[in-house]
Amino acid sequence: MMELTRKGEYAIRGIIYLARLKPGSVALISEIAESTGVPQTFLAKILQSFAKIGLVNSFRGTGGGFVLGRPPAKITLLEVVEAVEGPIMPNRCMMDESGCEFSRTCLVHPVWREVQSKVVQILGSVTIEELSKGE
Amino acid sequence: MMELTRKGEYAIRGIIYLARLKPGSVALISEIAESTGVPQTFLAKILQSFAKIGLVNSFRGTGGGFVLGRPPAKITLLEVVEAVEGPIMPNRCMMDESGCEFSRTCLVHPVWREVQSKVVQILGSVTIEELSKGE
DNA sequence: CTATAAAAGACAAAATCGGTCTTAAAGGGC
DNA sequence: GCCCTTTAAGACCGATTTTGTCTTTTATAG
Repeated sequence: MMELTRKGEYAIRGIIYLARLKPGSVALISEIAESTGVPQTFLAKILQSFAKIGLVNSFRGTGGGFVLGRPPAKITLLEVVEAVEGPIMPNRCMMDESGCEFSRTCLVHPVWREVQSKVVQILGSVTIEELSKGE
Repeated sequence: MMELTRKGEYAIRGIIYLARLKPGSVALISEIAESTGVPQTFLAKILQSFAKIGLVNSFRGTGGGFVLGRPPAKITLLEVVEAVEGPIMPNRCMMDESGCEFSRTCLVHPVWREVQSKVVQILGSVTIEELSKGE
């Protein structure tokens, strides 16, 4: 239960790779894919979606490629994970109050809320900079 | 991300229903399914799997049905969830050390461990008895 | 204008989810 | 021993999600 998908795994690898780039340099998708062992076209999709939300910047044409959209110290693991997997949401009916007719009386509800907030807290307190420090 | 499936949702509803039974009484699968709003044959599968691991007891034939296998105070939400959804495992490579070649150097690993242990702690500290108290 | 590189979108195999249906087996009442 | 009830087991199945691939387009540098 609660498993990260490949997409999430790949996204993290890709972002960490970008965080380790020498300042000022740009990475080709082919280069990132090969280094991280991720299927190139799949990773391209992921990074394209990141470009849309400003998590990375991309440049086309000769000399193009990807760079982080912000300093890695300003990107949390939570952001990356939620960008690909959607919000941390252990129970469906937590999203819309209207969705679950039991939400007021259901005693399981507060437990899921606690799980959600703990996970958000943990992932939100880890920056990509920290994750990119090791070799 | 991290969503409980229907199966997990249904399992919890079923177990809570059983916990609310008058002591000594037995519930038919048809009765549980109707009261909880769960497809009967699907719920039957879930409770059958619970019977195998002793979480519930089942009796066939006239007067048969389901009862909890232990007092509800001795059953945790964690047990129920893991019984249907598998172990709390945010990252695949956490299961077998051999599975992930990066497990020693990967800095993301300890974060997932922390998430896992927090979730286990939260769900493990909630009993079915507590959850069945409300109306 | 050409070579390069990302963007966009259609397509699809495989796995998982969310069940159904049928047949078997066990137990109670007569 | 023979029904009737009720769970057990397993085959099956459609929809959705996952995990990609392939092709075409667009932007850019030189």
